[in-house]
Amino acid sequence: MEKVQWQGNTHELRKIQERLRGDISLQPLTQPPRTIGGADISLNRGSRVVYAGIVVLDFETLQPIARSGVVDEVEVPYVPGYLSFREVPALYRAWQALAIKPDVVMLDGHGIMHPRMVGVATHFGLVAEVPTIGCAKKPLAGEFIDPEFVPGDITTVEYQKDMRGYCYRSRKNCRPIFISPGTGMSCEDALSITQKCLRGYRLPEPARLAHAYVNQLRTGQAG
DNA sequence: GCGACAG
DNA sequence: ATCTTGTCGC
Repeated sequence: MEKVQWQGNTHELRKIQERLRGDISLQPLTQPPRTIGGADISLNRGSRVVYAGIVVLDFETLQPIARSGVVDEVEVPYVPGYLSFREVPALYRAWQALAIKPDVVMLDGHGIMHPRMVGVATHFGLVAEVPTIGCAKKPLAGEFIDPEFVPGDITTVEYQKDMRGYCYRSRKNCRPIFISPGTGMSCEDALSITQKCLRGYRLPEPARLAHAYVNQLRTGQAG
């Protein structure tokens, strides 16, 4: 981690992304996951203090079995397309503090559904060496047709004729979510795993619980 | 040149 | 991301 570069102008960071792109694997998962982690961060507006956390759930019951959170400081501002350089450092520290490493991790943001295929889920997966899924609430790159307003309807997202993931109507009367693999699995894996993690909310449980956890860390509420 | 643009 | 009440739809 100490040897990894996180700061620089977008030209330098783009070079890093182009190099990381070569390390991505989209080979199907060989074993179904037994545990899945949800990772997210939370910040107070205008502050550089970041609360990063990872919640590990049993994939079968979707009940949390472990979690870790850290307080860190972001070094770079948010720039569309370079989100990982801002979030992964803190997330990786939370990963190191985790007693139980999950088989796969779901992150709030994109995986390969990114101009250079290196969204936050991809970057984290390559650094932590764990298969990841990118679950974003808004599109960043790629072309797609909006899915019908029917729960479960889905369309594919492609970037320059390249399949990068899906636009999925996870719940009725809700905007769709964008699913793509980060690394270590196929698009189909990312989709099926995400579908199994839905429990009546727009966001799948790993992402939902991770968001609640880091938000609780930030506001210091009980729970 | 113009618009778009994860968290 | 975060700041925020009521309100519309199922």
